[in-house]
Amino acid sequence: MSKGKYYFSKSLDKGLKILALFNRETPVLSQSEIAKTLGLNMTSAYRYINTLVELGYLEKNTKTREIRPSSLCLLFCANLMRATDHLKMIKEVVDRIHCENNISIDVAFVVDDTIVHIYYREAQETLIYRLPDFSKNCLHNTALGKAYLSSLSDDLIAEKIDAMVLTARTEKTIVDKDALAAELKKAKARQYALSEEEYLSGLVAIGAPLFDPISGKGVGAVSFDFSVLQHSAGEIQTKYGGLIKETARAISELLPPDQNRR
Amino acid sequence: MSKGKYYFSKSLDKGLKILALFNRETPVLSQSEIAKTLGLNMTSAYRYINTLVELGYLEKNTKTREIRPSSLCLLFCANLMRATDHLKMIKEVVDRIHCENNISIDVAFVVDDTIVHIYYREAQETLIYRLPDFSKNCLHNTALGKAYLSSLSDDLIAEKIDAMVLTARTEKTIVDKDALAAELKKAKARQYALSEEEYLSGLVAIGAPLFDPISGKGVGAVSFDFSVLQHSAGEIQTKYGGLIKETARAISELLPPDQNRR
DNA sequence: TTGCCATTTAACTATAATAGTAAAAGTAAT
DNA sequence: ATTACTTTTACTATTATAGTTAAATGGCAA
Repeated sequence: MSKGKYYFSKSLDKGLKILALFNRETPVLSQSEIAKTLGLNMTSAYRYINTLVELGYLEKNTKTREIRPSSLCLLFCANLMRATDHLKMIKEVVDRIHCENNISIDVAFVVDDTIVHIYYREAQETLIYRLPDFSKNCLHNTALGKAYLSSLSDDLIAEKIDAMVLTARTEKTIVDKDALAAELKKAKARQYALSEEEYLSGLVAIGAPLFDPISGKGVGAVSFDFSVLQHSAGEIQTKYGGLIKETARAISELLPPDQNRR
Repeated sequence: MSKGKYYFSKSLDKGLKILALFNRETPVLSQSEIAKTLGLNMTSAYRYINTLVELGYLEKNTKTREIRPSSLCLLFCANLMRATDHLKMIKEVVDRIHCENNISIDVAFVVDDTIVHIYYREAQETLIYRLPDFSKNCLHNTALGKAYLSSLSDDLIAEKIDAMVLTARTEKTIVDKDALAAELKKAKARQYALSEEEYLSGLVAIGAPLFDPISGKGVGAVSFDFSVLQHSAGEIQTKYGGLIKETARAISELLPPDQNRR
């Protein structure tokens, strides 16, 4: 065994990779699709799928042989997600600020450059099925994304911008890398970021980064969202610049300490 | 290798069992706790935990060595849950009926005799009670549970009742097994079940079973919940007996076909 | 029906992965 | 510093898995 990887279970890795293949776009797969995608031979694919089926995480249609996650899998996920339940306290903070100021609030983490929306207050809460949603390629055109980026070191920002493809969601989206860098510099200085109709026409947002309480690393962001009809960007800054920073600080304190590793 | 289990990956099983240990009650565990709970020796525990940490599903606090699910894990779960996304369409049905009739609606699956609440929509002013996300031992005292049971074959009902412990949640809870059997027989005949303050004082509910669209097997239930102050059980039956059956039928059509196995 | 092709299962071993022992390295409390 | 405890590493015997091959199964066309 390659010596660095002595304490790593490849079988577990493969099994989880199979589960991870399922999502909204591909809720159903065949064994051969799975094997091909993951580069497994048919026997191995069969073994892992069979394991997941026997454990009840996947279901296999005996007729069509289609494979899909089962209801038990749903239970497993719901359960596991609740373990990550800083959310309850975050909710309280968000709800309070939402009620006091009547503003739409969005809280998100950033994982692998993907914005994972944890809680947004606007529609009423529901219980289980308020799933976190996620959006890719939105670090450059949302207040959340820019706020998060602004929390990183200058080197890391440069690196990220370099790797990014600045897709234009509206005609106001910043697509020039230098312009984005300048924008982030400003955001860093004033400790909050703005998005003026860069993600969606008519939507103006102000966002501030969330920091891990111990390591101080940026882990996500919180934003207030407004309609252009409500407020201009200037008004938002004077009126909510303080509050967004305050809110970000309050939420950051509630975050579970980051666990160095990875 | 014991010959029946030739196509079963023990490693995957163990890894998943580790993930499944985390929930709202125990969001954090130590390696030794995990090892003890699952009967693993420390090295194996270390190997699987390390694998999950390297893959990013778990995080380990390098100081305290506390282990907990990570944000990536959240993403993984959210993703996987969305593969089971009949829910979006179920929501639409539920929301429509909720709006048209202003009633509280609860949709749940039953997995391993556990009621898993999938979606819950509360009416404007009902008594406020918050259902746990999943509830065990509630098949006998809720409209959801009884509706589900009533969808099973008589033999299976008898078997389930036999195995159940009829815990009394209120003084109206049915604790006699014969009485429950009779109740379910009635529910089966009229195609919906009632719970009159058997789960919570002041709560009356009417529920109908959800059936797999292909196999016709019962998989869960939907219920309308009312306060005793709003309606008597009799009123509910005449007023909503038709609608609950209708609703159950509409939702059943949206369910993903069951996959024979298991 | 028959044969054909694609896909899934099963049998079978060499080889790579894991279990389990033992010992070392950390931690925390005293 | 000592003790008690937990976690990590080193080291093989054991065993689980990969991958080959072959058999079964299902779908489909002739």
